[in-house]
Amino acid sequence: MPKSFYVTTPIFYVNDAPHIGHAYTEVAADVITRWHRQRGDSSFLLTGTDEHGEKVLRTALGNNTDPKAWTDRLVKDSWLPLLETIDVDNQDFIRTTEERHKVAVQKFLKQLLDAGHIYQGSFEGNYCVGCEEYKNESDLIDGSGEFEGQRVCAIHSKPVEQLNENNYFFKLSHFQDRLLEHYEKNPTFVQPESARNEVVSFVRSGLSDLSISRSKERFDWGIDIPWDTSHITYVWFDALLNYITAIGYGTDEEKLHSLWPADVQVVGKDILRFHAVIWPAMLMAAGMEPPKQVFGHGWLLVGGEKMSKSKLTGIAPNEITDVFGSDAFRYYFMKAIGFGSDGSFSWEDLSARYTAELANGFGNLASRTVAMVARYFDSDIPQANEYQPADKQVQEVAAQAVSGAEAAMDRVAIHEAIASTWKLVDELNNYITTQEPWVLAKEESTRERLGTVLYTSIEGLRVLAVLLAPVMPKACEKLWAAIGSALGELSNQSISEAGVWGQLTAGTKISELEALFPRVEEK
RNA sequence: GGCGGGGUAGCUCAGGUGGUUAGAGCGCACGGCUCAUAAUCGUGAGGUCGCGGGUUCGAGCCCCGCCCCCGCUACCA
Repeated sequence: MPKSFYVTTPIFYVNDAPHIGHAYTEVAADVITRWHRQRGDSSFLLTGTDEHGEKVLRTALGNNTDPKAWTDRLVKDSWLPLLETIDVDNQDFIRTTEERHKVAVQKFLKQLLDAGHIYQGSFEGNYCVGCEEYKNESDLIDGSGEFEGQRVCAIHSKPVEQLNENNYFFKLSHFQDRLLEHYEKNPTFVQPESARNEVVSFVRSGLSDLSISRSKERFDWGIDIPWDTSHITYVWFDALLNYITAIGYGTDEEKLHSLWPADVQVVGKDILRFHAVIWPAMLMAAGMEPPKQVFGHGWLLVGGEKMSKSKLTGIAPNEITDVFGSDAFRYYFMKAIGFGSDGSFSWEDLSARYTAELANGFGNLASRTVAMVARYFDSDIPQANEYQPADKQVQEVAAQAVSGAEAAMDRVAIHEAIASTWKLVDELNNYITTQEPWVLAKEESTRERLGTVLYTSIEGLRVLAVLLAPVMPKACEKLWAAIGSALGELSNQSISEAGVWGQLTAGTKISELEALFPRVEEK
């Protein structure tokens, strides 16, 4: 079984409703996965939900329900619908509460225990009784009044207690050197470069062992430690394992090897450390390969600030898709933001790009081309005759658009891939204006030339439909249905071959095309 | 404080190893065209490249100092 290109998203913590930040991650991973599939490889996208942990438990109880019912409802009402909203084509969806996950996590834990990577120790932390949880040093502030001189919980302003808990620890510290060596030997393991720097400097500063269990005395919403059922597994340890429990770890070695190691694990930069430090160390401990790449994308900024619910800048994805559609959502976030950088979102920018680039650029190009073939050739794809320099230039730009996009995607530079493709959109609009097919149509003597010009234009559209399919699947399917269905399914058109000129056959009927990106009236 | 990223046209951003008049898209102004979603094409205006020094024949790119913004500095997920 040949290895598939395996892409993952983080599994989303189900405490909240999805916002465009979650959707952004999903779309990026989906575009990467679809791209590799369109290129002719087999590819696999995994996403899912992270459902254990104290916060989920507490939220559920706060809503007068139990955690299972609570997460069931959120998954069904919020998270699965999100994938529909933004048109994500995932091959699997894992929930950490599923039996297949629990069983595999326990197997993994046992494997690490047997290999000597887990030991029992005591965890000492600053426990806030008010919050009912351990606090980081950074969550504490200097006390005042009766607590002058003490460190207190920032929320409750009361001193925290030093509590000891007997926990199981993962010997993370033992992997410090191997991790550094791995970063050294695999410069693109963590991307972008800035993320890599942070990770390397973090590991260089020294790693402590990781407490990977929690006593049930505190809460019990999690996966039992297999050899000690008075403890459950620390949520992150459980969550990270989804990337292999979903694909057969412990149950289906063949499937596991057909996918692992993952090719790209897309994560937000806030959870980079878990994925670029703890996760590979866990895998090393189990004798498995780390993923080939962990890519940390940036924040979406609204009004110059990181989006947040409390500041009312959290935007639900369907607020955007209801107006502009899923393709525009996908296009906008992939094109307007350098993948890996932070990016500012604004309705004005979205609207402007939709109008200028999608409606007036790509959409109108498709309209004018299809309309002229219909009008001047009764919807038969015309014969191309002798190619002139202008026609050859279109062919060249098309080939460059393909190779440029492929090179960019190999670096996971999604925005550059789209920019490379867009050169063909601009070239074609320019070409049509310059060649003036409407003038050629007036004289019978220039009819052959007219055919060549329109053939060239529609072939260009064919290339665009293939190249843009991973980003805008719906619009490209529509376009393909109008101009390319005689060549077979759009999904079978390989990106690598897309730049080969002359695939559409003269005489083939094309069909009507509704506006791909209808104008959105000003609100 | 330490480490990392960034401060370039009104806006969003490009600008390998320093080299002719600093670029793109959008927006704006003017002109052309009419196939098309009042779409398209062309031309133009617009910048002391955060501030101050320095190296160099020559610096947005190198060095020093300073100012501002952002991220990381671990076990809430």
